[in-house]
Amino acid sequence: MNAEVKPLDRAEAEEYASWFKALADATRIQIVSLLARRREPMTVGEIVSVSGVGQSTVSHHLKILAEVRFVLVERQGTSSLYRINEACVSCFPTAADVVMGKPVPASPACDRTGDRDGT
Amino acid sequence: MNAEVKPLDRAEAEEYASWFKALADATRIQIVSLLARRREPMTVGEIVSVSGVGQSTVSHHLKILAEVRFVLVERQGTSSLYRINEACVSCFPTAADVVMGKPVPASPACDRTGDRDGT
DNA sequence: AAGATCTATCGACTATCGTCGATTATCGAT
DNA sequence: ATCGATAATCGACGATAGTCGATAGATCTT
Repeated sequence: MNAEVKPLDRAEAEEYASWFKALADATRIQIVSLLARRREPMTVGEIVSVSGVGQSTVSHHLKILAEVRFVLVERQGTSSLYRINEACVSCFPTAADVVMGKPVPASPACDRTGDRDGT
Repeated sequence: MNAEVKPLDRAEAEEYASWFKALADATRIQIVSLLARRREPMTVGEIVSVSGVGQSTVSHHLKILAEVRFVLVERQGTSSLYRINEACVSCFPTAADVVMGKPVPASPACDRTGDRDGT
C-alpha cells in the first residue's frame, strides 16, 4: 500500500468544500467582509447599495451565506437584518489551517455558538 | 451616505475568490491536504490511487491547484511530482482571516517564496 | 382597506464546473 | 525505432452557478 498518509475524510472535505464554495465568489466575499468589519447588522438595501449588483442577486448571495451559517438573519419590520456569525470568524480560518495540514488541537473548530436555526 | 465601512476592494476580493474557488471541491481539498501532510512530492499516479476519481480528473484538479500556486510541479522522468506550496500554507489562512474581518498587520500576506513560474 | 416599502422567490439565460473515456504527448528502456 | 509507462489534453455530457427582470410576499403607515 502506498497510502500511509491519507487525505481528509471525504465527509470532512465535503463540509469544508461547502464553506469554501460559499466564498468562491467575489461579491459574496465583499458581503462577508463588509458584515465582518461592521459588527452590527445591515439591511439588504444597505448591502445592495454597496455591492454593485441587483437586489435579487444580493438576496440570493445572502441566502447562500446563511445556509452555511456565515451570516445570521433576523427580521425587523419590513427589513431583514444580516450580521456576521461570530463563531465562523474563528472557525473558518481554523478550517483553512486544517486543509493546509496544520495540526489543530482537539478544540471544537466550530461550535456555532449563538447560532440558532429557524426551522 | 451609509457606506462608512466599505468591503474589500473588488480586485482583492476576486483574488481571494480564486483561491477559495480552487478549494471549492471536496476532491481538491483532499488532494491539497494530502500533499500538505506529506511534505514530500507525490506523483499523479499516487494521488489517483487514493483520490477515488480517474486519472484525467486528477490531472485536471492538479492543474487548477497549480494555477493558483497551491501546489508546485516538477517533472522527473515520465512522472510529474506535485508538492504543496509552503508559502500558501501560511498565506491562505491569513486570507481567511482577512475575509473574516480580522485586522492583519502590514506583513506581506503571500510573497510566494520558493515559487517559480515556468512560462 | 389601501398604499408604500422592503425582501424573497421565480423563470430564464449564459457560463462555468466536475467527471469520464479516449486520444495524444513525453520520456525512459530495449 | 519501437514499446511501455506516465501524464496531459480533448470532446462531451449533465449539473450547478451568477445574474437579471418581474412577480409575489410580508410588514408598517395612513
